[in-house]
Amino acid sequence: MSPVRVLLADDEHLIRGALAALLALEDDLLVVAEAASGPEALAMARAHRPDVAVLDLQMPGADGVSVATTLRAELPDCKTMIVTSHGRPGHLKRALAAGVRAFAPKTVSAQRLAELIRTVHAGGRYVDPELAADAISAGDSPLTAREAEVLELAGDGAPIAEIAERASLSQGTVRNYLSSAATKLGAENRHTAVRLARERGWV
Amino acid sequence: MSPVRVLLADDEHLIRGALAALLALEDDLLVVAEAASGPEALAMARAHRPDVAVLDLQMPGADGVSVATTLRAELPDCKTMIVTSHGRPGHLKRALAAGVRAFAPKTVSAQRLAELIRTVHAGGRYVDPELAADAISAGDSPLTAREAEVLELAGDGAPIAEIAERASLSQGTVRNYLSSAATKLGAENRHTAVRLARERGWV
DNA sequence: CGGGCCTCCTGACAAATGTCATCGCCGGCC
DNA sequence: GGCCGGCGATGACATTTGTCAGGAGGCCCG
Repeated sequence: MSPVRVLLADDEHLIRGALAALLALEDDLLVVAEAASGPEALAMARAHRPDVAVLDLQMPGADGVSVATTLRAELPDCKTMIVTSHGRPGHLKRALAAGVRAFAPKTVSAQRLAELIRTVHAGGRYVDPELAADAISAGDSPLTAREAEVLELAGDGAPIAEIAERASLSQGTVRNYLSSAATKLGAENRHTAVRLARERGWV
Repeated sequence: MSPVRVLLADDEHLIRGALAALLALEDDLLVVAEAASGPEALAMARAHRPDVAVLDLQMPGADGVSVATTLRAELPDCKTMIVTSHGRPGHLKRALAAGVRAFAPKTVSAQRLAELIRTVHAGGRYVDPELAADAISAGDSPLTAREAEVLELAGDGAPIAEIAERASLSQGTVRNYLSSAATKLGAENRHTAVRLARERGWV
């Protein structure tokens, strides 16, 4: 039986290299390509057509989920899985919506990762139980589309005037949206609201 | 010649395990202990007295720099080095002040890391050139001690009243410090000031 | 068709925040 | 000693922000 062809994408060379070395010890897995950024991962995938793509969530250029989305469209036979250090509930949801087959934190062992690659290649799915529990307890975003949009623009601490301009909205409207968003999130001001929404992965 | 005894501290099991496996290939290096958190790293260091401690910057409990500080006091013979994913200029400065012998991003290869461990063990020092350049161009923090402290408390978007209480200061004083800090950083409000200070590693 | 929800807006008011001037106290430095 | 800078505070003021009420239009669904 031919080995599972794996693409490894992570911007941290140390991890990527170490991982490649460890996976090489498994004789049914073959790392055919490595990438250090989102665009590079896409290029590598197109060139090598791996069976499974292991993607880091945070990479320069394009994050793991958007890479997975593109991959799903271009190479439907290539299964994707996400490995991340900071697992936010909302990311998990986005990832699953993008057709990702597995979602695991970097706290898993290499042994476990190898098993996951096999599982995914065999058509299975996997979601870290703890992350799944978080996602369920966090529930769906209570924010409307505009609320989330405005909250995102408020992300870097910009004043209302700037947010209004960038969203092409009136300042009053922006304040209303921010206020209702903060109320829904139980925050006392928009800045903590942004933080909470980020933690839950809703922005 | 006896091998270099290494302590590995990183909260991501995947990386720690992979790293341990790779370093095990070097016959002059011996990983004698692993830790997944700051306190655990300290305990392991006390128990195993390694020659070199490789510390991740962000860990639960206590970050790499504070672990290094304690280690320097308790085990002066144990050389420390920091490996991190997000290298901020200020972190580098703090680390060097804490007696850290080497500071490298996780984008280095395992091979390079092994060399660094040897260098550090031999009494040498190393700082990633790019990080060093950033640190130099970022310059010193223009903030006074209190300004930095108050700015840090403002980090999670707390209202002035809460900051004042936690810093045991008057609300007016807090507002003055935040105002001057924001002015020095060229920010239009404290939230962007916090962001800027974080980017430069001044908080 | 009516009700409910989202999207925008306006206006008004209260609270939080940013800014400035000013003060006293202390410590270091020329 | 005089000067400067940091620390801590107060008070006053303008601005920004949060909150509330309400209105117009649109869309979907029973």
